[in-house]
Amino acid sequence: MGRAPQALRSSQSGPGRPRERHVDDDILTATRELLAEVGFERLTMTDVAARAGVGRPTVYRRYPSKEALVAASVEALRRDEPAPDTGTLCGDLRAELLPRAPAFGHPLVLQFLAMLLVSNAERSEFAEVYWRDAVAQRRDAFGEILVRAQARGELAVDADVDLLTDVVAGTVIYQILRPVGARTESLEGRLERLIALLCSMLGRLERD
Amino acid sequence: MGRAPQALRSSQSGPGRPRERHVDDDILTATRELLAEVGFERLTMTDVAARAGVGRPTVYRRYPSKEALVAASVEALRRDEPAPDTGTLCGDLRAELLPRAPAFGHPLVLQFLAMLLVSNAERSEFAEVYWRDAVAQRRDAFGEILVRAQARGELAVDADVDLLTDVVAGTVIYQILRPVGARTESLEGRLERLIALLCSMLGRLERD
DNA sequence: ATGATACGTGACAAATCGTAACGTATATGG
DNA sequence: CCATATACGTTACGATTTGTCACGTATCAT
Repeated sequence: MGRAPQALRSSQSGPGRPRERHVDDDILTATRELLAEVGFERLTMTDVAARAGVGRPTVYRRYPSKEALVAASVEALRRDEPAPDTGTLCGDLRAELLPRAPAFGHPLVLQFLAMLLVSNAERSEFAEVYWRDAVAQRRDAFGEILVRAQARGELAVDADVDLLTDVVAGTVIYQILRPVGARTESLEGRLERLIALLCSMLGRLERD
Repeated sequence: MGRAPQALRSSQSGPGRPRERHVDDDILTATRELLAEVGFERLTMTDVAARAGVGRPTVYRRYPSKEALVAASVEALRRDEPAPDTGTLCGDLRAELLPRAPAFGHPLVLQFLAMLLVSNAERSEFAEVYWRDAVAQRRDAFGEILVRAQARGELAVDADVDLLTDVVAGTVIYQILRPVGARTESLEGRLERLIALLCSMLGRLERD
């Protein structure tokens, strides 16, 4: 019986030489940079190691595969601060979306969504996890905004919040997926106009 | 100066042995089958050639790369019949979407969208072409439905059809992208409920 | 000091892509 | 019929990348 392979032991302090602390961040940063530059396909472990200034086996000691490395590099920068309650549906949507608009346009986001879609199409075990941790979480943020609006009376009490959430989430993600060359205006500008439209549409649902 | 490389000459009849006619379809069919089964990553030219019953160079004589082969295999099955004018916005949306719902759930559609997203993220030259030929065309179908509805008076004359089209297209594509395991109901059923919701929301816009 | 582990270097097998060299088969044109 | 040109299959090849391994050295706990 060999020893446990590829154990992640960054934080435990057993016997032996401890891992260089800066190396973990160097590897993840190099991965993110290269991912944004050349994409998942053309990202090679050799390049990651070279840019991080480490040897290739050092990368493999931390992550068993290229997929795991990239997944970890993307997950490490995901932070989800809950959107503030601005008091109105329209304000909540704007507060949720507009500050994130620049991030939505970042190459890394597109790369992540592409990986997610590939995993999804391949029915990989990662697909649902990625979806739940990234996309579904944002979708639920919209859902909470709609529930608050419903509690305020901005939305009809019999409105189907689940379906409406799909409308909002779908509209937003569609803007992110759209190729840059196929956009007629800036992502921020279009998102702002779409928010206004959605507010208007959602508000009208209460007149029943 | 060598001869022109990789010329596609399926239909021209020059001197020399003509290409086996069945081979073209065999290769594209094998590609589609394998693409749906294992995805783009794990699809290999060797497997394609084996399943098509031809040698590997025969595949390369027709398509210069794996990407070109897969692109051709997917493009070959795209046909866009215009949706009929049913006389109502809701009917048009149903007629446009429900017959295609089973196709939307097919693995090949997911694979194609995943490839499109990867190309997009890598800023590949194919991204905009794929988007225009596949996604944008469907989006425009929604746009035409909305324009017809506007002409009928079902939609406010000052409604922003371009933005509304994004709402409809985004809502639909979001359902397609959602992982199977993250779905709470069948794709057809949810699409049907979303269509009803969208009809209701869009119709209310005229009360201005 | 000893043992365990991390690190870098270098080498390695396996898979895959795309190309090339052959021999054979099948068309056109004389 | 014969020459030419091309398609096809088989086999082999180089290049790239992935992931592993062996080795020597460095660094920690005990």
